[in-house]
Amino acid sequence: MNIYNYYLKKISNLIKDKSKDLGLSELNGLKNINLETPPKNFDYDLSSNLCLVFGKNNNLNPLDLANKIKSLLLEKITDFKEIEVAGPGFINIRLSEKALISIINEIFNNEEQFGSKKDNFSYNIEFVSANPTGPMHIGHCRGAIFGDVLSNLLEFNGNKVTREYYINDYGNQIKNFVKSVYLRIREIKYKEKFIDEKDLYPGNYIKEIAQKIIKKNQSNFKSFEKNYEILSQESLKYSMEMIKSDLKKLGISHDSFISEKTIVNSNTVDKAVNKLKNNNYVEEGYLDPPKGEEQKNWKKTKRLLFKSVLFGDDINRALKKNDGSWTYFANDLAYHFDKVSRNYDRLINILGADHTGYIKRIQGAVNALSDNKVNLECKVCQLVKLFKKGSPFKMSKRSGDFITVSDLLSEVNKDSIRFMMLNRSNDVELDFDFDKVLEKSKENPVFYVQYCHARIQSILRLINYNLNEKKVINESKIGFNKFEKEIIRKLFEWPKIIKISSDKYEPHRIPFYLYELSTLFHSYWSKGNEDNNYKFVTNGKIERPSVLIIMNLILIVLKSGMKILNVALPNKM
RNA sequence: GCGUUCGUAGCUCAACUGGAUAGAGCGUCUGACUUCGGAUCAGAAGGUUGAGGGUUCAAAUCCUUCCGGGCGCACCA
Repeated sequence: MNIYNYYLKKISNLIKDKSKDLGLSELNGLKNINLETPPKNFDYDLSSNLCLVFGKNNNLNPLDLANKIKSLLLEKITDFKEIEVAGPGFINIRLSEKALISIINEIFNNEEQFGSKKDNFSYNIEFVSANPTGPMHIGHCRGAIFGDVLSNLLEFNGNKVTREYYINDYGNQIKNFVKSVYLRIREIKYKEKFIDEKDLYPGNYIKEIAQKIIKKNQSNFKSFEKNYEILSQESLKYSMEMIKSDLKKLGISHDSFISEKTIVNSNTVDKAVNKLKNNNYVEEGYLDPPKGEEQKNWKKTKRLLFKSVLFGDDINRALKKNDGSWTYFANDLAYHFDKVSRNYDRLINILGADHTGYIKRIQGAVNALSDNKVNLECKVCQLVKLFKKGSPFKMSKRSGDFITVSDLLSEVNKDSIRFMMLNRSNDVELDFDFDKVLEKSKENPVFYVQYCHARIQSILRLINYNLNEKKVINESKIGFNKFEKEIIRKLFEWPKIIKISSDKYEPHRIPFYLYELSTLFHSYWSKGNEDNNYKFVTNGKIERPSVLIIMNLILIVLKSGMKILNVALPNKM
């Protein structure tokens, strides 16, 4: 239950009913009024700007209006126990304990569902989509976790999510990759020296793939061309196995793998381009040479272009290469045509920072291909910088000249990686500090949140508490103290955090929130060290019911939160 | 040059998407363990939110002009 929405609705309806009495003729501002938790220093549960908004719209003094509304609310909404008018015209509301208890009981009833928006949309989220030419590197890792947690979050809200991986198994990079494998095979079989040309892949993993292929196949591998089909099939297979295995270790598994090659071979490109042609989104035209660096090989030729300018792109984009074959973009466009045809409610792509410039054309393409019915949302994950002992760090180059996910996983566990990768907004660069992530202290947010959970579990063990018992408050009066009230207010915000995170596709708010919640608990707990009245356990028992209530509530939220993040929540540490 | 994104305390970042006295962690300084997990907690200091202008009752947040950093600017993928 989102109490802000709940009470906001009550208040709005009341104001609509009583607008004449209040002297309000202009109710347009209704959508601008909000209800939220007041700033820290105010000992109230709710706060609203409504008098400021309506005061302005109706040319009334907000303070006068606030006083009128105050009496109205107190009279009509029994859940409101006290109201103060503060600052320029905010109203702060304190809920009755009865109301608090009934909200809490509702949370206990909902348990893991507490906070869920109970939506019912179908999503397709494309993420990772790393080229199958080698193992995953650190850059992919952030987007992978982001996409996975966003998926979990949307599922938590009742949606159906397809996690999709687009395999770029077509084109020159793949040819070079397969050629690299071939040359390594020749190296192993015939002691031919592997010449490290610019477009080839030298990494050790290529040797491993070569070994596997040799073992499995009788061919003498004399001819590259004759063996190409089997080579490419096998190389791609091993490459994807590597990637899938890395993803699995990170706790990620995709529901759907779509191959570029299959898209190309199925004529989808022609279909998609025809669709664009019919709607006049395509033209034959010329492109200017690219700005920035000097281009030596630039030839001005007439080419088939997608009019992405119509969708806000800088220039129109080529669909065909000079040799008449389709561009990567044309294939991708076809892939998105396929996506559109699968009728999802919403499409999301998670991209790396280096693909920012690509967004407008592909969004334009989706608009054009869906007759402007489908929007593609693109979320960009900025770079990850690795640090060790405070300075930038380059990891082993065992697998090529990049830092791989397996390297990372050999030093840091999956839970820490996941939490840390999300502990920052996706559009900000992220410093990933090895020392911090391995530390068992407050500096390591994963640990801090896990510790909060372990501590609660430990207390419950101490009193032999039965966690499976149905929780419900039967008392009509509990008498929450100020620490507990603060925690309860924080807990009430959980549905709101979920809402914002999922509406804006910003899952990083969840780790932040969990950390803050943990802080409140640790703080409350420690109060018992200086003041016996605040001790949780006396003589092996918890005597204040409020303490048990708080701990159970925190457990509910920690569990759903960490489940969304897919990070472990140990009972003991 | 164009596009995009970011700029908040000494450092790393939040700020409920326009609200009240801009908050955390680290670092610095001071304090708290004979009993519930001190792997923690309490307190202090630290800010012209890069700069200027504008919109608004209200701006870190929106608009605008600069300044600075990242990323991108192929017929690659």
